[in-house]
Amino acid sequence: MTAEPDSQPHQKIDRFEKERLRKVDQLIEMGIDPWGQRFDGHIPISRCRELAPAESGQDGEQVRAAGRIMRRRKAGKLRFYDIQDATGQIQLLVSRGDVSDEQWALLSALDLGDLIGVDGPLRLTDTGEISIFVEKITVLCKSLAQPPEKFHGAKDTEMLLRQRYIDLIYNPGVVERMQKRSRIIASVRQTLGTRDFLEVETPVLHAIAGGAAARPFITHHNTRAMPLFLRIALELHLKRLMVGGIERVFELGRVFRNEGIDATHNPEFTMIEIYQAYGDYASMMELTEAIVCDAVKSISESLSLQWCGSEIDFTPPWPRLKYADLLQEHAGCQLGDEASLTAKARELGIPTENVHLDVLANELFEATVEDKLMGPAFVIDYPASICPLTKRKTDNPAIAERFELFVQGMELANAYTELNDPKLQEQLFQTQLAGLSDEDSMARMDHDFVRALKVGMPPAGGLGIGIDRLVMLLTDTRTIRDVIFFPLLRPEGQAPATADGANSEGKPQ
RNA sequence: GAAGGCGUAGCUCAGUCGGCAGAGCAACGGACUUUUAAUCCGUAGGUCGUGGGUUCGAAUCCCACCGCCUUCACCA
Repeated sequence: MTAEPDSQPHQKIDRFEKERLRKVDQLIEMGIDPWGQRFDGHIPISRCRELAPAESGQDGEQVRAAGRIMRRRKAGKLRFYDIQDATGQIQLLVSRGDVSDEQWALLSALDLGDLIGVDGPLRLTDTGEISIFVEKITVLCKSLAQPPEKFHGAKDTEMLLRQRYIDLIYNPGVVERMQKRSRIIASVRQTLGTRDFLEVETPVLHAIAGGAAARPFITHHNTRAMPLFLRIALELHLKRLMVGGIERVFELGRVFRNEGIDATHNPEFTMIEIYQAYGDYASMMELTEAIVCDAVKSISESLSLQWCGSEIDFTPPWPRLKYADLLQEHAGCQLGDEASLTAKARELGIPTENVHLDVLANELFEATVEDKLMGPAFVIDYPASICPLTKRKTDNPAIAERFELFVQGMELANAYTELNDPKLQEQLFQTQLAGLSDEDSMARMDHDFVRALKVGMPPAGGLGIGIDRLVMLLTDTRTIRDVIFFPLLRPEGQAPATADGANSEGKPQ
């Protein structure tokens, strides 16, 4: 092969990184560690602001703070820096007269994005800005990356998702949203804790991916030479624990569904499932109201919240709307009435050949009703045939004691009076409804689960809540990827991933 | 999986009919002791997502591919 001088893709030289590396060397020459060391005794910037004096001219407390340089301004032998930590921002004022020659020289090696620590008294500037009048600067970490534009910030969606740390640093509200997520989850745990529910952890790797209708991710255990599935639900293990005498139990964890990605779906998401022995779906409605209202109160004064321009009033009790009534109202069909169901389905272009009437009804329900449920509202009493894990109504075996909670057209929770009849469960696992593929069906035979039911599971209510969606609704967030730090993205760049998972992404050798 | 939109300097964005690649911020050099999107003078910075094609000439037109977004399908 002829060697062509330009055939090698030459490494792109980032002139900003080059410049900053020059400053790293400059710091090393000054005897300063560019990457910093333990830094004790600093206080949060929000606290600094509280400690500031009321008027300019007054001397405030001597403080030590640490943060990232967000902006800077020069005015001759005065330098202003705005630094940011997890609690806020504060201005630094460095005056040539207040610092040593070495410290003044150090300023020339500082850049936007660097992490520094400072010591000095709190004072107000002439314009009244709370400032730390710096006496000493400690370099805590040099940044080699050029930050986004100081006024417009970072806006490119792809960059914000791939480099969420940029989003976190430079876009106000991102950290706050995730802090609310944390408070919401803590609130859910507390609501359940005060009601004596036991939090447990069950396997993520399942031999049978049951408990919901979804395509699973498939993986493989090498030494056991067995296929495994990532869990699509928490249900069947938690019910086994109820058989074992744990009467109030819940698990909050990640589940995985190999489906499409959009504003309300990410392949891995966080779900909570809760089971209460000797309850039913009605008791789960009350529990749902308590969990959600407590969560709202954990982040808001009011039970009424704004969401994407709409107002959601969470004040309980929420309406209980019957599935059949809603279908009648919005689709003009009656459950089990072939004529009206197929007529409406044809009108909407939904295939009717070889489809169980209840499956058809449910497709009509999803097409005509769900978007209109602004809620919060419980849809109750589903057709039993599409609920293979649910107890039937005593007076009407065609109806299952199931509810789904809808808010803003989004399904937020799903709950049953749990089926505990092992023979009926076994039978339902074997029944595939016409029009549903194996993948689409919740009915997936799990002999071990049936064996557990034979030991005796108490009558119970069970409830599942989509945590990410709950956080979306409570934080005025339109897409699920903004309540998840690192949503799934395709790999970056042209180089395809190799079999051992290595890629061209400048990994350390 | 389908359709539509987007991809230009580190960032935010212009770029007209196909005719020399632009601005602001950031960077670099300089002035300035109360600034806060500081100001002023100067300098440098580009694989126009990638690869083809049409053309005398392509950021611009055509084709394919990659990535992100939106809507739809699947799903919670």
